Amino acid sequence: MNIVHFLCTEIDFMGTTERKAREKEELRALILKAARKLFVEKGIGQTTIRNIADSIDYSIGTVYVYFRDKNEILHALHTQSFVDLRGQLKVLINVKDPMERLKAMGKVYISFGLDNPEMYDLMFTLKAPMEFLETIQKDEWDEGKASFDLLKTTVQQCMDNGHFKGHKLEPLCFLIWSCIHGMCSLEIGSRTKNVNIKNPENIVTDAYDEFLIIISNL
Amino acid sequence: MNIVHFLCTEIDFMGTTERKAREKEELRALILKAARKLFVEKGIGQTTIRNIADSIDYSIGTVYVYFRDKNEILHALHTQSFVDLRGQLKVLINVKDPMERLKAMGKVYISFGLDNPEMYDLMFTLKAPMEFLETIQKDEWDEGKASFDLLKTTVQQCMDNGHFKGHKLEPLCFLIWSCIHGMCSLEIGSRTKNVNIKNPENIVTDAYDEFLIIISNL
DNA sequence: TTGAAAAATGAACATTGTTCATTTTCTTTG
DNA sequence: CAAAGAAAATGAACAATGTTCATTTTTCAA
Repeated sequence: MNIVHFLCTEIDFMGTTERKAREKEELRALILKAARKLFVEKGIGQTTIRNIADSIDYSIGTVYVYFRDKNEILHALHTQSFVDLRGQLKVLINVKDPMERLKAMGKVYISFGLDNPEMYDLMFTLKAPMEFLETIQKDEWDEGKASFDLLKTTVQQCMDNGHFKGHKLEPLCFLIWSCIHGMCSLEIGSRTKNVNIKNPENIVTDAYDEFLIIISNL
Repeated sequence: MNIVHFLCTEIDFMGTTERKAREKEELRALILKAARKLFVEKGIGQTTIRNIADSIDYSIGTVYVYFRDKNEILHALHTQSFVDLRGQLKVLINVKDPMERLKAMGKVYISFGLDNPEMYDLMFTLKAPMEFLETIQKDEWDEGKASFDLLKTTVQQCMDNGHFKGHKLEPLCFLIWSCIHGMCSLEIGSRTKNVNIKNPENIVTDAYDEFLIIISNL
């Protein structure tokens, strides 16, 4: 093999390598998209690898070429969802007043949760995708922490404006997050269980109004 | 069969029937106890019917004589756990001041959740035991509602004492419950995922302190 | 065109929930 | 006490699902 051959080979090789890598990434994304669709449609627990493979006309084995196991699929969608949530929250940097921004963040968060209950469960209540985590990345939670940091920054700015006197930043943020998450969690739970405490439609809305009154006066 | 025979038979029949019923109840309770033990030890998802049967030296089939399916076991433990929670909360009627009682209820609730994370998940985050509910009782959530009523009564008494002015009872109660539940849920979630936001040990305690400050001033 | 590397495949296995025909144990009765 | 009938217990067998891996198909540089 002379130098010309080497160069040509190298160029071709790089070209196809790139394309192959792109195609792999595309199929991976296709699998994730199909999985997400089925998860939303029929629930995570009721969706099988065979379902996912069938829905994109690939074989079971192919799914396992691109994902080590079902948990890795859940894991990837978990990360995606956090990126999505953070994306929706980041838009609110346009709201200058931090207290108004905080209120808006809560509303966006709740809408996100109640509009995508299956994904919300995947993010917060499902245990599976995180067990045996020692294997790979620990950084999928970095996205969650980034969202939490968005909250912290906003609350800090509220404090700078004289709000939340006598409160500590980190615990207060955890409390606020717990409030909002708790509402989503209980509402999603009672929806899937068809057991609503009362006012099925508006209980979260009404409770969030109470929340707004309370933090406005802090 | 004459009248004496009938009476004797009837008496014997009732005697053994009672004993049989008691034995059935005992075995049912034994299965539940074994299931709960295994659930706590190795997690609900990792516990199989075979595990449960083995642990009490009965066969798989026997478990299915006493429980229609795994969901019915989860369902029974779900109800038991709510009875347990309500029992712990009911003790607090001794606390006369409703605001103090409310604070104590939160503490008891959090301890209950963090001390029995697996059972807490079963009560609030697990979907399985409640799906296809149309089959049997809808009343297992009555226990949950009873606990919620305990909260409502206490908050109402706080209102009678001049607290929570400008707030509506039901939404406020839902908000309070969401706060406490949210803390438990997030804490349990981050524990099982070995991913803690910060101050792993005390974040809930610190956040609950913030909660106390806030509601004390309402 | 060809041969090797990459990708895709699906048969096969392991686990688990579940069923049910059979076996075992218990109870009543003659 | 013996036998029949009822109740309880059993575990082999089935179905569904996650997973593996030897084989087949496709791709692509030479």
